[in-house]
Amino acid sequence: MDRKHIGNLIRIARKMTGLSQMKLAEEIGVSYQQVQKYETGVSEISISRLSQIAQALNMPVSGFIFDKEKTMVCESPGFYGALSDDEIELLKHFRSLKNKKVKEGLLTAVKGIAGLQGKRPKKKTKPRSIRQREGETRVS
Amino acid sequence: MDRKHIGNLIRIARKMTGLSQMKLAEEIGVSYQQVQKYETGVSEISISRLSQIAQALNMPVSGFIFDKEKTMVCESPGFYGALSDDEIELLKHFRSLKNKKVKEGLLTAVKGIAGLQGKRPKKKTKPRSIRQREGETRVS
DNA sequence: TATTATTTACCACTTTTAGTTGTAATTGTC
DNA sequence: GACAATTACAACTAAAAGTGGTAAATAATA
Repeated sequence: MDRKHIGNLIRIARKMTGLSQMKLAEEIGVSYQQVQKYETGVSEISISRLSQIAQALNMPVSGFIFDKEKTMVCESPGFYGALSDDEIELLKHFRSLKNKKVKEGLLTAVKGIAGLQGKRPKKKTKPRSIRQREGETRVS
Repeated sequence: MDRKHIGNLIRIARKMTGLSQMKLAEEIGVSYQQVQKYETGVSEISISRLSQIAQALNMPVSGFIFDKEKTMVCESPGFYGALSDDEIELLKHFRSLKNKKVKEGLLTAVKGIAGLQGKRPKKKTKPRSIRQREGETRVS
């Protein structure tokens, strides 16, 4: 994810909409020379700036972002950005609990249940601290 | 698209994966104080940095980006922004559950517990399906 | 409970870089 | 050719990234 590439995308998008560096610049509130640096990859672009640019060019921010192997954007259970319905429900009801002790207890209960899996019932193993989630689509 | 919000997302994601500020910091090659600034919204985060962070946390970059009003999946804006440590923990362990049936059962259990409160123990009432929570900030 | 170690928060300071201005080179159009 | 845009690339300034030190919480252990 390098600056040069993003800069290129910006430049292309800008030309597509028929804006000059100058026009875009004053829309996002910087000098046009600065826009130049964005496009050529000299300056690093912050998220908020990119957001402004995307808005000025009528494009989604995600249009400039690319995860490696962009296939997993929709799936990804191991990513909180998209909470599943189950998880939302869980959270919702957990939140409704007014008694702090109950919440606390419930949490440890869930922890306990979660800690159960992967443990072989036969052999007595040392408690594994935190398990790495397995069977998950790795992002990197 | 403000820094504070993105910072929150990062913090939550970090805790979900069980990393300390320090660990994350050395993974992306900055001081942990700097990570702090990212999370609290003091420092602006560049795209490349966000990319590094996302990678370190095994998440797609797009998980931290949100186009306006297209606030991914979950309806309520600022939903994750306000996840407490407890809730993060809860979610984390709930996610670790591989068995679908178990998750399902656990969810109904939590629902049941949540449904308990507000019920008068004295009178034997007909099972009220789902109770409406009172005086609570609605989630959905 | 006291104690120690870990994690996190806040402080003043340094260094990097975003962002500016100025000027020159390009690319039109008349 | 001249004139007006758009773009490029310098040198400089202002601002924010990034660092280190220290204190305050927050586990973890005896």
